[in-house]
Amino acid sequence: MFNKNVKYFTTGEFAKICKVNKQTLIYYDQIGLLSPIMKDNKDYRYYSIAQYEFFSVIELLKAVGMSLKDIQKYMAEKSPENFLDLMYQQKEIVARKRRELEMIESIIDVKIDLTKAALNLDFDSITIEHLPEATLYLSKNIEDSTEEQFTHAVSDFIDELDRSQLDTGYPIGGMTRREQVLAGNYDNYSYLYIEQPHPQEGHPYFRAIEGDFIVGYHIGTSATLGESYERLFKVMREKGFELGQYVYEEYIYDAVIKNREEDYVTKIMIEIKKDT
Amino acid sequence: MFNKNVKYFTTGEFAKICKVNKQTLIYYDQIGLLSPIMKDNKDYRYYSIAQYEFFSVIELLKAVGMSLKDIQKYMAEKSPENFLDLMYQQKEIVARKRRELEMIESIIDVKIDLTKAALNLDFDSITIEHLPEATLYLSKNIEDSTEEQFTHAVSDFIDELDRSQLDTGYPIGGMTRREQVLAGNYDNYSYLYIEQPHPQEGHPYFRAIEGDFIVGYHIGTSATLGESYERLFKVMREKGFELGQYVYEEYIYDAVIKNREEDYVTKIMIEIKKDT
DNA sequence: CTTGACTGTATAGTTACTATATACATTAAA
DNA sequence: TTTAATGTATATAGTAACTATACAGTCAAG
Repeated sequence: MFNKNVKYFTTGEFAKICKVNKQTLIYYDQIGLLSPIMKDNKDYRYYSIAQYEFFSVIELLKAVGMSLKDIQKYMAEKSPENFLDLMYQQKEIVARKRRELEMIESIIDVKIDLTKAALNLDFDSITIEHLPEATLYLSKNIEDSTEEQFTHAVSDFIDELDRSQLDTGYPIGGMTRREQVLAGNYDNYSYLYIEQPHPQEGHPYFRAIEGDFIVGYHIGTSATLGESYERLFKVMREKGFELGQYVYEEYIYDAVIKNREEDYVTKIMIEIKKDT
Repeated sequence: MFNKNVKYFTTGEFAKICKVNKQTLIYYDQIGLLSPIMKDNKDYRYYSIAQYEFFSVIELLKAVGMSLKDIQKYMAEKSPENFLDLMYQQKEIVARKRRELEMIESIIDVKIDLTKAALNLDFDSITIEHLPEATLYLSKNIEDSTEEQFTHAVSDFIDELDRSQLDTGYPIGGMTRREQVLAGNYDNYSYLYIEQPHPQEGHPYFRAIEGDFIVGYHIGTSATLGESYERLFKVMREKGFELGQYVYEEYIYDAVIKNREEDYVTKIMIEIKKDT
């Protein structure tokens, strides 16, 4: 093949075939990665069509994230065996990247769903909803922790989400135990949690009970969170409901979507038992 | 959530949580992408845990290939609607990237198969093989073309492979018509071709006939290709075979795998009819 | 013989860090 | 209390892989 490669391409022509900037080819020549097959007495560069094959492998290796230096290193030690090794390595790397993109895709899907849902919410409403069972991944217990310990637990939790690919795109929430809520300690969370719509094997999960919840929203900083709880409790009392085991709290709008802290929206879900 | 964020992190601590270099956070502060919530009188930076949420969205957007400038632009115009738009855009971009990686994965698989097969070949052997039907994507006809036209056709063909995602990782080959071969014009190809193991809809394909082939290998530059053809023809005559419609020629080892042109290996497949 | 489109080199700019040098601050041990 | 280790800061330079710009030589068409 390509024994008819008598005609040479100038830098500009070859750049067009390769779909890159002319300067890029000059750069590749300078660093010795891909030099033209010929230079004339005026230092004009001439490439052969066979060099395209070479260029396209450079592109492939670049696409999988290899540096030009590493590509050059391989090119210096070409052999069928080395090529095979390289391909096996790259196969793994590409598969990992693909899986990472798949994760990002599903995170984006979750963000889209959550944001679309949020746009249709009336943040003044207080509703009673029946929520289905959900699988939550929990942090270690943080009840009565000091600020120091809380902070540490948060960073541990985030680390774990990263390491075990448990970041689903759902917001990180806080669960507060009934007794703490009754005592007015709304921010004395027992656990941090993140929803897992497709739980993986090999992790200890918490299964949030299905049941009835009073759902309301708090707009503004956490300083005034108590007021929102009071509004919710009032409805609870009116309807004759009793507080269930846990209260769940998570951001609907945070720094990612709103500029001013006063515009942040927190969703509050209070588990209820019907009074008998 | 995160109303307990009283404790602040120093730059080093926050960098550890975010798993980035401390200098990176200082850089983000300098360009105004992510500034600490507080600076003390000694200009020490203090970050709150809530800022991690912010950081992780930056990471997400970076991962899908957005520039820091574009991320900053979005952050300046935050709103649920803009966030939703952004997510829809990124969803497409990520899907495209994922599909690209999938293509690279299958190209790598092909390269692995081809190279493994090549390692077990005896390049001196001449064998008669029954080859199954294969689907080929062909260039336009290039028989009797000038070097100029040939070169143009090659670059057109490559363009088309790129545009229509027909690059399967198989080598580009050349098909030569029976009459040209008999006249000794081994390099007067009629078409360029590339094998398509999983043909797509909507493209005109050539279906190479299944049948018997004399398969041999040529080592060295194309200058001596004629000698290899002669060897093959000799076997053909001895066995009483007749030349079929096309001869196929493709690289087994080229510049990507071998340094010296004399080490290149070309596979020659001669379609045969049994003499009756 | 000029014009316009090409070629070349040399150099500076870009992005998103990363490393280094230097100075000041804090903490833990001697 | 001094000292050493570790932390913070700024300023500056270096990095990869281009990309753009300035300026000069070349070539083919009219």
